Amino acid sequence: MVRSPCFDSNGMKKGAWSEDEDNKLRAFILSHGHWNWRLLPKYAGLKRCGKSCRLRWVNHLKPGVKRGHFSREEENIVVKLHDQIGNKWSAIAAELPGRTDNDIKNFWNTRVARQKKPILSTSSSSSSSSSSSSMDDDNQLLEIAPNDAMKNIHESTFSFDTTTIQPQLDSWSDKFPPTVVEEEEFWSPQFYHYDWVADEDHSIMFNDVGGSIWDESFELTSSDCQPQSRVCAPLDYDPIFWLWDS
DNA sequence: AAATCAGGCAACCGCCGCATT
DNA sequence: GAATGCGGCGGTTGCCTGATT
Repeated sequence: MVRSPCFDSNGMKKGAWSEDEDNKLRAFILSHGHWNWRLLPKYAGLKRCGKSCRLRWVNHLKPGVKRGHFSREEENIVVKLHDQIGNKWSAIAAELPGRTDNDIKNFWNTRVARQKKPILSTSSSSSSSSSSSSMDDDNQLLEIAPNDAMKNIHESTFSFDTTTIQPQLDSWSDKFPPTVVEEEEFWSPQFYHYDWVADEDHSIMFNDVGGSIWDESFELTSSDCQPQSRVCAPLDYDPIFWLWDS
């Protein structure tokens, strides 16, 4: 999880911070503030460089720093702002009280950016329509209009693969038979898939920033919800949302 | 049970912009 | 205007841990 402690050529300690170091840094800053990061470690009795102290304070010790998983709301904000301003982690962090730029960067790199994978296959059938998709006759799909909650997502690049799609959990298979949708052409070298559920009033709620439609589709969080797949088109297309009609 | 793999994340590195001299 | 120092930022590394083989 953390680097092992070591010392650089100047005798400055590097790597993981000990509890004792944390206590020294916290106590010093709380009583004296941080007027000069370069000199601070000397006066605080720490064998660390100023940058290391600053990073430790900002990302871990500073009062109010949030730890743990991002809420759904926070995830949506990160996705939205990243679409707008790109890798401006500090600017994004400014909109999320308690979150640090490092935290957001890690979140994005490990749980969002990774989901953008290259397309694995394409079909010869061409389509320029956002609503072009064939459906299995036995499994009627309902198409619903996107709502405001989807606007942020729509600004990202999306595509999808509709090879064999089926619920992954046995408990769902009984209730919702596997459905096959014919493979569609892809519009984009990247795709993204969000699992979601709809409440009774058809409001949209995201479950997770899901993986590819091949390996993570149809994750549900509530037994009351229908298995659903949201399929998004790239920038030039309107998103389409499908509900399995059970 | 051991080895390997992959995900998560703390921490480091180098660069940049701004303020001061 | 140039040089210097500092803080801040984004990219990247590398260790730890849990999952998988």
